[in-house]
Amino acid sequence: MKTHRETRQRQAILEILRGTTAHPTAEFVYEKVKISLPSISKGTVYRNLKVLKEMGVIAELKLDDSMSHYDYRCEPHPHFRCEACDRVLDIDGTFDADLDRRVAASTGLQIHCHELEFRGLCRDCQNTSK
Amino acid sequence: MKTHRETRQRQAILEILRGTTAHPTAEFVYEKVKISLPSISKGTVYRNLKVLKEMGVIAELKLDDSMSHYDYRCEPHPHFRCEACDRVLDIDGTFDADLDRRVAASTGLQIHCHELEFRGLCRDCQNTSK
DNA sequence: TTAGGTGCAAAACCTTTGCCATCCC
DNA sequence: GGGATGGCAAAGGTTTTGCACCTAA
Repeated sequence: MKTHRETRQRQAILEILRGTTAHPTAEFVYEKVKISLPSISKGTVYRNLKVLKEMGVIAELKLDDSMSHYDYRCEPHPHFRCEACDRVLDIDGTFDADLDRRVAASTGLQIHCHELEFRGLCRDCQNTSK
Repeated sequence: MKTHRETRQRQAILEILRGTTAHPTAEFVYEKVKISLPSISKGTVYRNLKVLKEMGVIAELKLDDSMSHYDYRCEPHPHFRCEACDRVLDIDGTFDADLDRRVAASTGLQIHCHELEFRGLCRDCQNTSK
């Protein structure tokens, strides 16, 4: 099995993800990391996001736009995406931990996890558009 | 408002989607449509998928792979993606129509819809891997 | 020492778009 | 006729990759 090293780049990327609940894209992470490591490349950001995801430290979210979003939190939880401003928020308190088991039982599928995404308008955009 | 025409191309694309539950990608639709309309172009497929989606006739699914999948069914319903063979299946009978309203009430967000995706191993792949 | 990581740039990949001819209403 | 659509190919945006050089362990 492959070992993993703690490089400055990897630490900085993880630090960004730890420090925000904004579910940033790779581009956003790249821009932020460049502040402390100006010579970092986009390829390194993508490679590290992939490694961290395989390590289970972060999650990759394929939401309803063209880019992947990344999330430090490991516990599965639903997300909300604003259709006006594209912000991604966490939804707490509605995660149904038993759902996978119930659906597996009724379908015969072997279910590992699930992803739940809500779409609509966040509070700011509700106010702006009216 | 823009009107929509019934071209052979659009009809053929819709026919493919109507005739499968496989949640095909644009590439798959293109290959299938080429059988009856050999000169159709990929751009036309993408443009029509977009129009049909805006008309509400089909749905676009952003699942956990790199391509969009398209689905004829209009009623929202959960999906299952096999992590081994990438097949996408419909999950029936577990759609919670009231969920959007409940989450909206507790968060103050204006919620339009939600998407629920399960991941795991389908029956075929459970057998293959054991 | 050495396998894993980095930077750079090119490539790959999926999707969109500009242009002009064509077709539907 | 005239706006919507099609075909083609080029462009666009995101992500991956090849390669030569580093660096953590």
